Amino acid sequence: MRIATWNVNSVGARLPKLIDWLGKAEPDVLCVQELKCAADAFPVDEVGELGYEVAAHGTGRWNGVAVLSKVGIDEVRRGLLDEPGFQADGAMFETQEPRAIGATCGGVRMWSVYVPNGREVGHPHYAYKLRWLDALRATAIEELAADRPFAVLGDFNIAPTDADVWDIAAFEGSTHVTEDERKALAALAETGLAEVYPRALKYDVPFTYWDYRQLRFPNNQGMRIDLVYGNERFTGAVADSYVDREARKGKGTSDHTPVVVDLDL
DNA sequence: ATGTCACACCTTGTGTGA
Repeated sequence: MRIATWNVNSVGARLPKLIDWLGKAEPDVLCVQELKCAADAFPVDEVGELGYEVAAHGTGRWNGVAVLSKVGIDEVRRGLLDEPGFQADGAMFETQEPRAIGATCGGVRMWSVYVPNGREVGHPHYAYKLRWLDALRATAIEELAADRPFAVLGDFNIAPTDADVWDIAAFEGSTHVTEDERKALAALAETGLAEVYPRALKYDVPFTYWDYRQLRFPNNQGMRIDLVYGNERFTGAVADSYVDREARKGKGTSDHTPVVVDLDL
């Protein structure tokens, strides 16, 4: 069974690339992030022609997550347990954002997640990021009560170690590399999850994201922020895992590239 | 060079977010 995760940065803009990649990589399940479309606007017919069913959680312009599966989609859950919302500048209330969807596909329980970016250390969005990760942890604890393969896959917007960014000096004072963010990742793992570390198809570090600007991809100045955490039933079944950097090449790509996990179940 | 994308709209530029 092949499972993958990919932040597509707009499913509308990325549809040709998405269809192309699904045809080439042939994952059984794809966890998608940054749909940037409403759930009912997801191109279900186009991916349906390739044999995929869709469970989507999206509201429009921002965020949005989905699970695409050729092996069934059951027990769909939209949103985390006690998920916090974000209170935008000038807004009276917090608004929940579509950043997490859970589903069971082919006997594997999984969540597709898009962790808040944080914007800047000290920004309200950064506090929101940490609170959101708490809710993810609580959801994982709940899910781990069932004895079955379980994984959280997605764009975590955190580099687990200094080696997971192209130049740690360039990230001084930035989000994605702070102790608090890494502690939140560690707390998630302590619930009973371990990271599946993918192979790089080129270079040393399997980066999953390269900024569109400043020739970051040609210079391989990337970050490893798209991660897979699984319980023992999941990680024990991993036969292979790699980052498909080919999908980042050329024009009209996402700034992220897919992470693929092959399981022997 | 805050150098690129993508989206929405009070839309053919501008603001917002990443």
